[in-house]
This record gives sequence, C-alpha cells and structure tokens, in this order.
Amino acid sequence: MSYQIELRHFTYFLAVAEELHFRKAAERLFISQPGLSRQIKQMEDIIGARLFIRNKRNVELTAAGVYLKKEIDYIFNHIDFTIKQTGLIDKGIEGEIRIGFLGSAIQSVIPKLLVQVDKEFPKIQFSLEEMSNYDQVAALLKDQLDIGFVRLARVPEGFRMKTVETDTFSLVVPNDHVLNKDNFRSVAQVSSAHFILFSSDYSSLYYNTIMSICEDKGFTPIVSHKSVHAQTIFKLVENGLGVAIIPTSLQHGFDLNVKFLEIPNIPQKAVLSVIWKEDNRNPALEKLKKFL
Amino acid sequence: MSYQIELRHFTYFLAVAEELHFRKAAERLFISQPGLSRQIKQMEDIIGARLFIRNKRNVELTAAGVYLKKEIDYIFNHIDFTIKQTGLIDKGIEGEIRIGFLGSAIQSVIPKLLVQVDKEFPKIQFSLEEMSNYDQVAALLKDQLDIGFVRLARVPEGFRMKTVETDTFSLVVPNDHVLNKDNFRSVAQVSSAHFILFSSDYSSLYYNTIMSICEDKGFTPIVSHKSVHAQTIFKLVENGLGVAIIPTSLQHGFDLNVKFLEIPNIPQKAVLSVIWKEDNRNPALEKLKKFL
DNA sequence: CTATCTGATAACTCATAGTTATTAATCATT
DNA sequence: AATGATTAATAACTATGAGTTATCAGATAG
Repeated sequence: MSYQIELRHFTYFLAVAEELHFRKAAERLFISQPGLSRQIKQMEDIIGARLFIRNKRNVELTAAGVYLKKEIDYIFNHIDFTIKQTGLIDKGIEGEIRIGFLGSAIQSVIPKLLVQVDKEFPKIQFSLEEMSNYDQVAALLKDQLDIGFVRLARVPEGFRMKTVETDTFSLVVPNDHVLNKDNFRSVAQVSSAHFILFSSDYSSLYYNTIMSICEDKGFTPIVSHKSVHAQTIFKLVENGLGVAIIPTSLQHGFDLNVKFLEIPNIPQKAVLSVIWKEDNRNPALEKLKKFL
Repeated sequence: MSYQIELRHFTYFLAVAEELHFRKAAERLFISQPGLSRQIKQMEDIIGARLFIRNKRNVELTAAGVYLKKEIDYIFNHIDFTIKQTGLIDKGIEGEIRIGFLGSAIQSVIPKLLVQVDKEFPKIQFSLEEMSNYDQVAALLKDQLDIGFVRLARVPEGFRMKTVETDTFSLVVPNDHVLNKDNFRSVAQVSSAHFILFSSDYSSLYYNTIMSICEDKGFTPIVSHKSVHAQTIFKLVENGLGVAIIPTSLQHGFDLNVKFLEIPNIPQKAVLSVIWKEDNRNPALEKLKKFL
C-alpha cells in the first residue's frame, strides 16, 4: 500500500533540512525523534528519491534535497499567502500587497503610490515593512513580499526592475557649520572631515556611489560612523560627529537641526527602483503595476 | 484545538469544486459523503472563509472559493512537477523540460534545438507533445508545459515570446498540376481553385495570414476542406481535392507526392515563436533559454 | 402529501501518526 | 583498548482523528 504526500511531510522535511539533525528537528516540531525519522523515510519512499545522506554522525542534504527544500520554501509561502488572500476575498477586502522598502522611500514615492492605488482600488490592502536591500531580495524569492523599493545596481535572475525616482545628493552639515548655500562649491571643501554613511550591507550601491563622488573630487573620505537609519545619521551630524552625503529628498519628513547643501556638478544620482518577481501570482499586484 | 491544513483538504476541495455535489465528489474520492462534508467544513474553519454556498439543493463556489480553486490547481501541478523533478535530480538526470509544439515546428527548429541542448546538458530530458496553439497556452498556464512552439500574434499577460523562425509560404499543388517553378508567378493564378487550409482553431494566425495573402492578390479563396495535420492536407492535395498554402519548410520530412511552389512577392511570413511563462520555476529551462 | 433528492449530525471504529524503550553504530576521551 | 556519550534506526505499543454507518431535516417534484 502506498501513502500520499501531505504538507506534514513538507513541514518535517524543512525542519530536518534546516537543523540537519533529527533529534533537534524533532524537538522543534514537538514530536519524538523516531516518529520524525519514520515520516521522513516514508516521504523518501513516496517521492522515490533519497533526500538526506545519514552517515550515523552527520546528516546532510542530497542534491535532490537541496532542490526540494528551495521549492518547499516557496510552496509554503505561496500556500500561506493564498489562504490569507482567500480570507480577504471572503471578507470583501479583495487583496493585499506586501511591500518592502528602504527608509528613504517612505518620504515621497510610497505615500504617493498608496494614495493613487487606494483611489482606484479601495479594496486593496497594504502591508509595509522597512527592510534592507538584501532582505527584500531574499523575501521576494521566498514569496514573502510582492514588491520592494531598493537601491541596487543589479538584481537576480527572474526579477523585474523599474526606476521610480532619481534624486540628487546633498551634503548634510550641522546648522552652525561654516559652509552654507552661498559658499558651498564642491565636496572637496570637506575632504578632511569625518563622514557618517549608511552601512554598506544596508545598501552597497549607496555606499559605493558616495565613495565615487569623493574619489572623483580627488580624496578618499574618512568614514567615522555607519548607520542604517537616516534619523541616527542626522543626530550624529547635529552633534558635530561628522558630515554626511544623503539623497536630497530625505530632508523632508524629519525634524531636523542640520543643513542640506545640494552637491553641484556631479554625475552620480541616488536611484530608487521598484523590484518584483516575474513569477508573482498575486492578482492585486497586476493592478498596482500600472501606477509604477 | 485548531487543526492544520493538509493536501488532503485541497484534494477534497477540488473534487467538490468540480462536481459541485458532495455525494458525487465523495464517490469520486472513494470516501463517504459525511466524511467529505466534515473535512470541507474543517477546511473552511482553518482558512476562515466560506468556500461553498450550500442551499440544501445546490452547491456553488463563493468568490473566495473560485480564487482558491485556481490557486490550488496551480499548487498541485507545481507540487507534482517538483516531486517528479526531485526524483529526476536524484537519479542524475537533472531535469526535464516539457515542450509543446505545432506539427510544423518538428521539422527543423526542435530537432536542432534538442541536439544543441543535449550536447551541452546531456542530463536534461525532454518530453514532447504536439498540441494546438490554444492547448499550449492553456497547458502553460496550468504549469503542465515549460515552453511551447506556436504561431500566434499575441499572447496573454505573464507570457514571454520570442520569434525562432520566419518562413516563406509555398503553394502546394498535385504533381501533375499545370503550374510549375517556371510558370508560377502569383497565387492569383489559382484564384478559382478550391483551398485546403489548417483549421482556424488550430492556428487562427495562420488562417488569417492565408486569407490576407489571397485578398492582397484580389480574390477570396474558396475553402473546401480544413485539417489540423499537414499530412492530411498533402493527401487531399495529392488526390486533387484542392490546393494549399503551407510554410515552405514543411516540404521536408514527409514522403510527398505534391509540388511546393514558393510564393514570390508577398510580405506575409510564417512566423514560428517560442513562448513560456515568466513565472516558470523549472531550473532546466534557464539552461535551454540560451539556445533560443 | 408522499417519494426522493440533498447536505448535516451523531456515534462508532480503525488506520496510522506519534509514543516509549531499545539497539547498533560512530566518535571522543582517557 | 575501554568507556561513555552521541547519533539515527527498529520494534512494539497507544491514541488521535479521518472515515464509517445510521439517521435526520430541509427542499423539490410528481
């Protein structure tokens, strides 16, 4: 008699694939180790493929197991989303779009987009989460996000990308700094200052762009602090810990005690892009795309 | 105590959604009707949405149910394919690409492609199925096919399309016909003949193109027979039942008793395209795309 | 107003997921 | 080498809940 595969098998498989340890995986699942072992074995029988190599001390995934893990990750997220979506349709809300974004996108682009979509499709709901570039890509791959607002030069296979905003850069200095709109000519004027930048792992494109702005003007900036939040950077600048180079649009939306001096005569732009996966099956996303 | 959703629920849901009748669905599933009713109810509780409207004599899907059915169709096909693929990877075959095609594509394009891919990726298997344009699109939508070779002008949302071959058209006449390579100038010379064409539901683009070729030359063809197979069309021509207009490349690969006369001075081309869905998750397809 | 459909309810039983107890193999440590 | 501490697999048992049979209550048709 042959059994049928069930989502239970997938849940158990994922736990073992992540822990690579039957006892620990069983603990996490709140079941006993022999029970787990038997279910995994049954699963291998049903699928007709060996998924783990167990050599009595180590557990590792086979090539087939690696492939299956990636797909099951996707399948679970897709089922979760489908079920949630079904509930929303039942309640007449009709759809949810999961949006990830860099902090800097929430100032102008996102509110504008949400207002537009809400006007034409009032039944579409949004869930918003601030995330780094890297986390957004990972979440999109797992079907945990529908679109992301990122600053990236390249994007993996299977993704679509569209520029939504190109912004100039501004030098951010304390209010009492000697430089002002009239005497500011070039970033070379602060070549010896300490710089406070966004962390490179939060947005490596941003980091490299700032570096190239300075190098074009003939100096390498001394980076004293890094942060992932604009608010923090502004506070540090305000307290005289250094200067910063920030997309100009970020001067709105904060209660600031710093000066923004737009940097003239540079080719670099702060490019904000929307990204999404080609294989996204969220019907609500189709409606949103028109506004991008 | 709350239960967990399982694939069993999905199977049962699909049966009821298709039969729209609990007893018949239960029969099809080889279980009893009360058992099925209870599982569906449980499923509605877990999801938190009413999926069927039962008014004691009729069963119909709710809006949420309609959405869920579509997604579950997709999920099942995706799981089936994933499991099959996992088995193949386990056996070192490493992947299968499911190809649909119009009969006319098998003469040159497909064999050439398969030879190329097989040379570089000998572990990739193919499954080939001759299908109409329409069926290919439907199969691609359900994740039952990876790519299709079609003759279509447009393709639905979510598809990618690439031209792989543009062919001239030839007039096909019996061997003993008065026209030959030397005296054939224009299709207008057979304006009063009976025409045998591919069925318009097999390929409406082809059908319309043939019509426009004739109309450009000032006549409307008398269509006496339609067929979906080139072989049949050739047999009918051979037996004097009419003439045909066929992509020139189809003169190879058949044991013919008919003449192909390439039609000169017309702008129309027989365009063969490859189509696939953007959301295709088959890793082997990525490798194949390079050769298109 | 029966006869005959429908799906839902109630109480049962039985298959199998999950249990405990144990074994066999693999290391690490002395 | 011997011991102790790991690992996952095996064997026999238990109990949860899927699926059963029997029945009911509402809907429609003749």
